[in-house]
Amino acid sequence: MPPLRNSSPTKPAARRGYHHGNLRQALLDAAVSLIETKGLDQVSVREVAKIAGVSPGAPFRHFPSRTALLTAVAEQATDRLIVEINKALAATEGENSLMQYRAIGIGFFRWAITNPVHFQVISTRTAIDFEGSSLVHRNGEIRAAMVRLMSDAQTEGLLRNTDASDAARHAVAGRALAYGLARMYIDGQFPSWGLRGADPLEEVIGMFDLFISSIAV
Amino acid sequence: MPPLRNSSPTKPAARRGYHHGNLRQALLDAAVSLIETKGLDQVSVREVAKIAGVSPGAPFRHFPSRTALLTAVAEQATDRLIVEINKALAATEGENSLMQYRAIGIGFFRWAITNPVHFQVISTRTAIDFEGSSLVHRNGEIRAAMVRLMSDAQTEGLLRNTDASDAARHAVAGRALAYGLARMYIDGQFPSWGLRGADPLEEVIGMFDLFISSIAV
DNA sequence: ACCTGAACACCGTTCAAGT
DNA sequence: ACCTGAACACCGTTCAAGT
Repeated sequence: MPPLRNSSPTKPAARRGYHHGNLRQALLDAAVSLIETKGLDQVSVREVAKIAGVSPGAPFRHFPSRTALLTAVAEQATDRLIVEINKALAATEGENSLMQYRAIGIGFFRWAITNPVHFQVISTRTAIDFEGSSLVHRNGEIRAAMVRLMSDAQTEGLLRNTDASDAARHAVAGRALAYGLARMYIDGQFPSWGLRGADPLEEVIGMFDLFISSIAV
Repeated sequence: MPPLRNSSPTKPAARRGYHHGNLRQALLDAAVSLIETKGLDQVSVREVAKIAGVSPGAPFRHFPSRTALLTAVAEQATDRLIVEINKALAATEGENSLMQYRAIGIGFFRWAITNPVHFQVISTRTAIDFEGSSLVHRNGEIRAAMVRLMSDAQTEGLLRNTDASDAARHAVAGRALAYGLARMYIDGQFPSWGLRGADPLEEVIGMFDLFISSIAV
């Protein structure tokens, strides 16, 4: 698997004009920390501006709307997700397609658990402009990789099922499982389901492996 | 499986005092239709009041806060979910534990697909007061039923795995899968994953059955 | 008992004016 | 080129006053 491409290389920070150096990034950081402390719904552009030390209207020089600001946070979140996925994929050099599919799941879990705020921003689609951003394309590449790897796994005879349509369904099921597990963990539901392990990452990987081994030959 | 208990039986509508009859319910209905048309984030108490034909302050006679109003919508959503689950469970009279676990999944899917707005309200936990409502208890009963049924399935020798801790993990995995599939369907992601079947309910049940049959003996 | 309508402290967003 | 600060049309919530 060649690594998934990430967004354009970091542009050089705009010099001067704003006394802190780079207002755009300062606003993104302020937004993330506000989401952490007060939750996504409570994020106001005005408070983000205040944290960054600028007037209420200043953010609109950099983002056309509150939605655009949150969408930019989601873009940043996707950057990090793709980094984690590529890291996990790189660790499966020479392994078979099913193990590479598994690696994408692992990367996703590692990202979600270490960046709960970013996970929340991406998964709350009503707060961002998903369709109108690069998210639809980059998310599509992750999906395409998952579908292709599962299809390859079928061709390579790694799956118990032999019906061609099952590969597509397994690819979706794995994604739904990963998403659901991450969401349940972030929402703090694990303890009530009897999952009290010290390491949630090990816990979700264990369950994902149950899925992988149950479809494998 | 005895049917899950639902909330208190419908109270008789308060007579008079408000010219439409029952403001509380009128507000809930207005909230649901607003969520449908403008999305959860765009719901304002003021506009809900306007739709119901009352002044901006009137809703606060019935709900202490915007969150409480949305939480009441979530309670109503849970009522419907439990109805669907009980319907599905009733149809599995005499079948084994694993089939009853499956029935809960079917009920959940039928509910989510026919009530996408209610699904969204319940699953967006930041918009409601989950912990401070009856939701935590009633949701807990659904969870307990799933855990017990999967554990019974293990005891009855219906599962391939024999490790006792696997039953708990299968119970969670099924829930995460069901949640993830419903969410992906509601978000309109099915077509891009190649799932273009006319009946989404059949589609998700098919994938849930893949899960059930992969853990069954 | 229930609703009105003014009031308060917030919002998102715009835009002329400043530097 | 970028930021300020006033302005506008909104919010959620409170509360005295009406019926």
